[in-house]
Amino acid sequence: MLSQTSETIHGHADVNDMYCSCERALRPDLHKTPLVVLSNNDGCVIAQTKDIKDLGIEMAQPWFEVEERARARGVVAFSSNYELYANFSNRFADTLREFTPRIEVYSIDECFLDLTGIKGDLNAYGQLIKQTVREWTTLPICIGIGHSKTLAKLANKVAKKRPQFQGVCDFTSMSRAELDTLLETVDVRSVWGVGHQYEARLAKLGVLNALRLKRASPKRVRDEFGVVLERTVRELNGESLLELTETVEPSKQVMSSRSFGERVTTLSGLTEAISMHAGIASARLREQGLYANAVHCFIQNSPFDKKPPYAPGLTVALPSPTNSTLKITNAALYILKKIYGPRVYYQKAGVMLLDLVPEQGRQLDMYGYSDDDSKSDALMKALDRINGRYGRSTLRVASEGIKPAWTMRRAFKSPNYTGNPSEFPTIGERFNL
DNA sequence: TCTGGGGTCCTAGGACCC
DNA sequence: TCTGGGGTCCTAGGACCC
Repeated sequence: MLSQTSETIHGHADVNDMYCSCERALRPDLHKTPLVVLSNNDGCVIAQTKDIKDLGIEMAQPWFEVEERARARGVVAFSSNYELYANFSNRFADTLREFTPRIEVYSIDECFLDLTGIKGDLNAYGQLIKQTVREWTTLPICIGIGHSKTLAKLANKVAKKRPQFQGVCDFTSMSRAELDTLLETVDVRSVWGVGHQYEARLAKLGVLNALRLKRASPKRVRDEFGVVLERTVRELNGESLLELTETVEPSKQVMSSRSFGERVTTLSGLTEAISMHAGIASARLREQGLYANAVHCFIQNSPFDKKPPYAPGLTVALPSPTNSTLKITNAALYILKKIYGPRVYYQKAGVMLLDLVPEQGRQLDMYGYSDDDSKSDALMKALDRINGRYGRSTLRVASEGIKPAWTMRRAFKSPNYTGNPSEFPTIGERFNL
């Protein structure tokens, strides 16, 4: 008789208040201070420590609405510092790899782990992982374990919210009755794949908690909501339908866009911004070894400016696939001239690269791979090397300008301790001497 | 004054074909 | 004037995620 192979077991590890925890890692003096991290332009609150929630500050709330209240209560704000967070993210994932060879880096602060076949007490194993990450990286994490990714993620939310689990919640060790009793106390909105639109529609059908969704008829859910939510229902029932994806699929599109620190009305201002975005997007393309067949460029005014919405954009096909900053910038600026209208207070602009192909797959134009291309490749390699070493915009296209007025606000950025040597702290700063 | 920046997947509907 | 059925491909828009 064949022995039954063990059922799939998924783990999900997720850093608590990731951005705040990274800021705290380098500022031990702030370990007890309530923190918030702000979005680009210091616009919205995008991360906060737990104690902030008691002050009535919500995620995604505009900072200007709450700044005064927060400051009065001793809250410290940081502008987002993605270089720092990416660095800690890598350390986090590397630590997890010590415990299982198969992990999926799902986002900057989350990983799925394949725990299938791990012998012994999974709860204890989870605790060990959690403590090791804490010791090696200083980051606090929680771990959820379940028979599907959806269940593992849900278990993690439970572990985060309910102190009795001490940061690790294993659904697979619970009896069905125990699990169902617990799921009945979990909001349906906590389930991965249920956003606020679905939450509202589910509420009308009386589906308010995770247990009700688990018990919904897959067929009916498919008819009313589509195949995605049907899959969620089946995953809640322990079917593992979403596989661990260890390798990162190449991007299908690459975008760079940003709101301005202040409104821009002139073509020359937009030219600088679009040049910058074309440069960033092209560099990301080269990082992934991809080539673009089309460029999309857009500019828009603000939905908050009480003016009619104005958001022109246009896509052009490139004569042959390219990842050259120069060619992509030219295409983007060509579009910009076509779509620009005067007397508009532009708030945001961006460049999107589309129809991406890997190097092997790219079709050459009728002239094939020309001398021009190899010169361009060499130039781009040199540019990436210099910018990789000395910072993103050390070497750039002249149309980007020198120090434009519209650059985003990052008034509270922490120094780039892990990246740029010129921002390393001196011994005195580090220890408050 | 001040309101983020990326992505993915699915579906419906139109254009076009025979 | 009327006018079928089945297929593909593309795009826009809507939902979700972090």
